[in-house]
Amino acid sequence: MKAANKGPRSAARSRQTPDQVSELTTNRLSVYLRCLNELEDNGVRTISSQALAEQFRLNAAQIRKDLAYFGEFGVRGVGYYVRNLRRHLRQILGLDRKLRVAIIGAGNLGLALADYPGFQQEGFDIVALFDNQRDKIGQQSRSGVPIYDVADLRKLTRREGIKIAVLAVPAPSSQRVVDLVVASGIKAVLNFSPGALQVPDDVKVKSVDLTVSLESLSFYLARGESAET
Amino acid sequence: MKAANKGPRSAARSRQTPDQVSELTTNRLSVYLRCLNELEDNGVRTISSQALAEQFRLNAAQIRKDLAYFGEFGVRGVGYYVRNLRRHLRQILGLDRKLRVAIIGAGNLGLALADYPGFQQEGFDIVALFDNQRDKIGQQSRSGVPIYDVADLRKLTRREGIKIAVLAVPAPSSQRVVDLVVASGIKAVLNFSPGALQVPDDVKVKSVDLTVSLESLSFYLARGESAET
DNA sequence: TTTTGTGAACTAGTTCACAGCT
DNA sequence: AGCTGTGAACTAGTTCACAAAA
Repeated sequence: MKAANKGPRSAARSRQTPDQVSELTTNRLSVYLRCLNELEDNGVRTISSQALAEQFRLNAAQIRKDLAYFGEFGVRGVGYYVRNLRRHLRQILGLDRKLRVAIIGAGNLGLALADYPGFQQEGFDIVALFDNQRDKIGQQSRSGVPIYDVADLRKLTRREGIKIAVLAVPAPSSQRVVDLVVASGIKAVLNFSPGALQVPDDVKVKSVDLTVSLESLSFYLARGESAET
Repeated sequence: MKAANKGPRSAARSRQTPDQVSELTTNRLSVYLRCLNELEDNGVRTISSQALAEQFRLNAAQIRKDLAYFGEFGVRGVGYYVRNLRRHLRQILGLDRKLRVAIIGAGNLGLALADYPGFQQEGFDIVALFDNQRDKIGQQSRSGVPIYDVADLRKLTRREGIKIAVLAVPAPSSQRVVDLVVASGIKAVLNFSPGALQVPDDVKVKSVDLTVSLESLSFYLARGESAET
């Protein structure tokens, strides 16, 4: 490590992490972790940024730069030790503990997400669904996630230690519901409702806007047609 | 329009569109369209970029620049005519016709997406689900989208005029399935499976990676904890 | 006057290329 | 030799600020 680290908590292994990490970077860290999981499953012990880039169609310099942001994990002349780097990435991404997740909205989408196997995989625990429809409350998803009254969101957030909320509610209620989520003390929201949500600065929202995605594809198709001869 | 337009198809109203439009721009066009829909529903006839930006928390200069890419839709001293701009955006995004969509994978997620009301809204028609499980084929989703054998994908793509495929299949089969989709002549794919897909240059893939989204939120939570005192 | 459309300035993000470590 | 970590160069994206139009 070069002498660029004047932070109060510098250490031999992991430098002071920078104040602002771009979301593009964190997204890539998650991708790198997935690649390393696959490599470790295949018994690969060590990998260079070059090899990683080629195998997964990434950019070697970018991999190095992203990783170097958080510490010196590589060994010159060798590359990265897969198991070691994987462990570091899991720690950086906060995956070295179970994170409890609630899904708000027990409609088609909410129920599907509750049973989505990809969610359970990397340390996320879906512990509750919430809805406001009487007939749904008390039921459970196919895989057994219980459906609670959204009026009990705050209480259950505390009791269950819920840290992330996934919003799968109809567009008109989304702002009202996210206000409830914020009031419950949840600081991270994955939003599937269309449109922007207003939240305080210390709450992070990631939105998956299916309409925007589809319309963007439509644009591409429309362009293609007029561009081709 | 200033004399910057040497394209073969220039016209008074819509300039030659640029060769490469950033995906960030097309995503914003879709957002603008949604805002305009809301304004028109509320009976607003005309709006300035300034007012649009304030109302929907956007940037006025960016709105103007994004729109000016495609033509001169505004009137100086006035702003934009809501109905007119909406019409233009719909045309630019290729929404001035119905687009037929197939969903591949009739699992929880695929079935939920097939019945998702947001999809039907802006001119998208979900006409088919595909799966390879015998017991699912011949059934239909709650809202009546029929489930076909994925072996018939090519045939039905032609017969039904399917232009967009939504991939909701398990990760291990995603590359195999997208190969089928490409072979059927589909040029636009919305992918919900984790991991990158390889497709020819003339096929557009948009991916929604739920694991990456959640892990990125986890990173934010982990940072917050260590940053706070 | 108001507001667009747009060069210019600025900011963010990516890739290059190489010194320096193993 | 091989490969990382990183300044420097480059590219993309955003915001400013103002001339020109209505």
